[in-house]
Amino acid sequence: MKFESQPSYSLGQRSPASREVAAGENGGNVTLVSQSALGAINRGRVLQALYDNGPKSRADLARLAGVNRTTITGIVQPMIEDQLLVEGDASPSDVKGGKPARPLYFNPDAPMLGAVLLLPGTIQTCLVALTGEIKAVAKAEFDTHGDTEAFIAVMTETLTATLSQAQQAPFGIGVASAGMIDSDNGTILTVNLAPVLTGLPLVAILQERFSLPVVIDHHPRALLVGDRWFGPGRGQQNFAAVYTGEVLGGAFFIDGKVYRGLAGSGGELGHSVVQIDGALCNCGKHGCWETVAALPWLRKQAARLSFPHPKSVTCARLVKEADEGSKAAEELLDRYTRNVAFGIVNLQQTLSLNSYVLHGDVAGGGLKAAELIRQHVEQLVVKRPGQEISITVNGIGEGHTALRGAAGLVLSSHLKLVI
Amino acid sequence: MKFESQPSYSLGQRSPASREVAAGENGGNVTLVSQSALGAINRGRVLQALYDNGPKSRADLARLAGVNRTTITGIVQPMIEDQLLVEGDASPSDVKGGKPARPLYFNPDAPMLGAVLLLPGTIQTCLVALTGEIKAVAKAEFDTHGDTEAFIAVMTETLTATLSQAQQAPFGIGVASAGMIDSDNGTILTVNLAPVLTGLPLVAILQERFSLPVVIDHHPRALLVGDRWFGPGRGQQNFAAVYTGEVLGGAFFIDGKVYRGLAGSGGELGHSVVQIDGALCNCGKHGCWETVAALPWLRKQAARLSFPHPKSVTCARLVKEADEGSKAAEELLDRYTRNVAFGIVNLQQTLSLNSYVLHGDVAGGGLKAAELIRQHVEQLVVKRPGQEISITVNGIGEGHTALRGAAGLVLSSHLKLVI
DNA sequence: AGCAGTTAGTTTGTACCTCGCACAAACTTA
DNA sequence: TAAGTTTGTGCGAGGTACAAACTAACTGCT
Repeated sequence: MKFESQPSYSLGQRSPASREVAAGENGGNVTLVSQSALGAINRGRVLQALYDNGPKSRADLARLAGVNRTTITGIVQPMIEDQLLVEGDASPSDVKGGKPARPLYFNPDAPMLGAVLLLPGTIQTCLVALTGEIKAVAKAEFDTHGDTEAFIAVMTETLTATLSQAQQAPFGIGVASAGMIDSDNGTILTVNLAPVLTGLPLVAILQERFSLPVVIDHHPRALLVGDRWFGPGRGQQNFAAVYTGEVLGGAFFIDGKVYRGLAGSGGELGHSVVQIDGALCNCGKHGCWETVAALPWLRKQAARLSFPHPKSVTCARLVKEADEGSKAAEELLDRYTRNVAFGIVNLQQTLSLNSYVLHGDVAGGGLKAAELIRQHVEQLVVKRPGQEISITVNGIGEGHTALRGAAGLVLSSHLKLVI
Repeated sequence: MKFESQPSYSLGQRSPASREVAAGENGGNVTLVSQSALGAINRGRVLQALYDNGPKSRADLARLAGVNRTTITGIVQPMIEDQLLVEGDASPSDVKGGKPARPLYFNPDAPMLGAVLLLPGTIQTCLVALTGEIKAVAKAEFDTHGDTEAFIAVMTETLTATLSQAQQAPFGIGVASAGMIDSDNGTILTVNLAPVLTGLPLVAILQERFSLPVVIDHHPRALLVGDRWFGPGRGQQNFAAVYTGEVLGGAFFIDGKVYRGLAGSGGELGHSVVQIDGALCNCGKHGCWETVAALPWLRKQAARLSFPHPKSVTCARLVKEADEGSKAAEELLDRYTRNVAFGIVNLQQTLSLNSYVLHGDVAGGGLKAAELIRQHVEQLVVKRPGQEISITVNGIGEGHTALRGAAGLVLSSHLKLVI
């Protein structure tokens, strides 16, 4: 029997494969799972289960993961010996009888994670324990239009101040940055509001100075990971984090994995179009979501409606004034949340994730803003029977979620948390 | 040491986990990879590599997959004995010297796959070989507003006519259907243009009559799988299939997997909003993409512009007339393709898949339509440095891609392939 | 107090999978 | 004809998960 080298029934103009070399270790696009890798994978998944569910006994973990108890013992024992995990006191089991379970969780004294949050003009650094605790926070400011060397100096100094407070060498450093990030190459592509960062190969720089694994990703993705780790996204397999403020952005958790396009692209929701030939956007196009759902829009409307101090209007203030009886505030809030809802609707129609965690300005509006947005989304979306859409705000300080998320980025790359 | 049952640093209003029970075998959300599953996974991946790359020798497969040659032998040998794969003649190797390679590929005489394409008013059935060949095509029509029993009778009859021509019992039956599909439960939720199908538990019905595994999914997802299998999506890890016609829809191939939301949701792109408070859509909302990029829009515009026979205007006709020098056709084509581009732009901003395969009406417009859409997308998207966006049309008959895709759906569920 | 019943965690042996090594087979080149 | 190269196949080693059987610890009933 003789095969044609390229089967005749394969049509289509595009050359097969070859274009995208993928991030695989080899050039191929299919990778088999090796036996040895299996151990690392399952080790990672057990840790993931602990992240998702908090302290759990071996037996519970076995049930959660659907494997034999002995398997869990084999996985966790070395980790206990390595002092990564600790065994808690026998907890009063909820079931009657039987030997009480010994819950396992991360050792608070295990090495920590370095985290950096880089926003236009400010640097925040901290240490994050595997238990989620945040320590040794440091802050600094930098000149957004200044000198690269000056920035690197400030960054190094701030980070050193934080890292020096660690008892042991951290597992690594995670950086969350505003702007457009190439997470594959570890460089900042562009940050509109901070030109000094343009093209900065930050991962290489930090790796060299601190001799630790360094990862970088963009701000919304860090929020996503933070949500997933200790926020409303905990244990969820599918949800999105949406950031609103001066700009809009998002990130997705899909089928138990952080979605990351080529070079860490994806989630640039601010410039999806919701109004063909609409208002001019900063990006030069028209009708971007950002032109109707970001703070600049809100403030322009506030000015038009003669609000006092329109430049300091926020969702939080609108909610407060509406609660105090201001009809104008209530109406503007309704329009604002409706405009925000459109972006979520388009996301829902596309990916149907069903669960959205809000950050940034609208999160300041708390439950009321979330509920308004939810109502608008429900009205605007084509629902399936029985489908429920959840909109939550992560009320905890922005910085903390993003910093935890930055730390979480390290973990997922360091520990092969997911296949 | 004593752990708090719910760590204090876990905030957020949403109850952790519990809500979504996920499709996992167990209730848990994390599943470890078991030893035995590993075999199945790797077997599937080897087959995947054959799908992606066509006939390959064991040594090539080993290189592609990054594993030892002996491993491939171990995986492949039982499949050859089962007559699923066959060894081809020693091919003239492209390298000099050495033992000539024996390429492996699917046995054309292996059991085939049953495929059904269900569109409003018509049923198409066929057999698909593992090599992609289509045989025993049968067609029938049914009354879209008729009786359920009558439909089932027609369906059974047509499918029987096709399946009876198979030499051996097929591996299973794959159904691609228009409308909203619950692929988890195997039911058709709604098909606007064919009310007779509403709520039909088609998988259960066919499974009972034919005693074969049956899977169902919606039309765009079948197109996606068809593209991936033998079309422009072959070997790609990330791309989208977009269907335009009376309605708009899409499906995504993300990180080497078909994206499928809860119960097979996702990809309902037609009702994403591109024009806030725009024209009224069939769905009752305003400004859906479908109101500006589907055939009804095109025909209304054609009528407004006094085109002859406006109700039979298609993209193909516009391209033809534009090529023949009609300025009016050229302008309408430009507006049409621009409107189509907006949906792709939003997809690109969201997921950044970079590669789009068009089906349906715009595919009829061929390379010219694809190029116009590509130009509009390029203009409307916020590009990253070095990013390239590919827009292709799958010129092959719609039916064939969808039918192959339907067959592919069976494979991915039956053989744990990750098509 | 004692025993049955139940659950947690461990020990031991088994089955399975991939890998590296060695080797035969088959072809090219000089 | 000999050397070199590549393909494909046994075989043992190493690692992983699983099942069965065991010990530990606690509850509840008699």
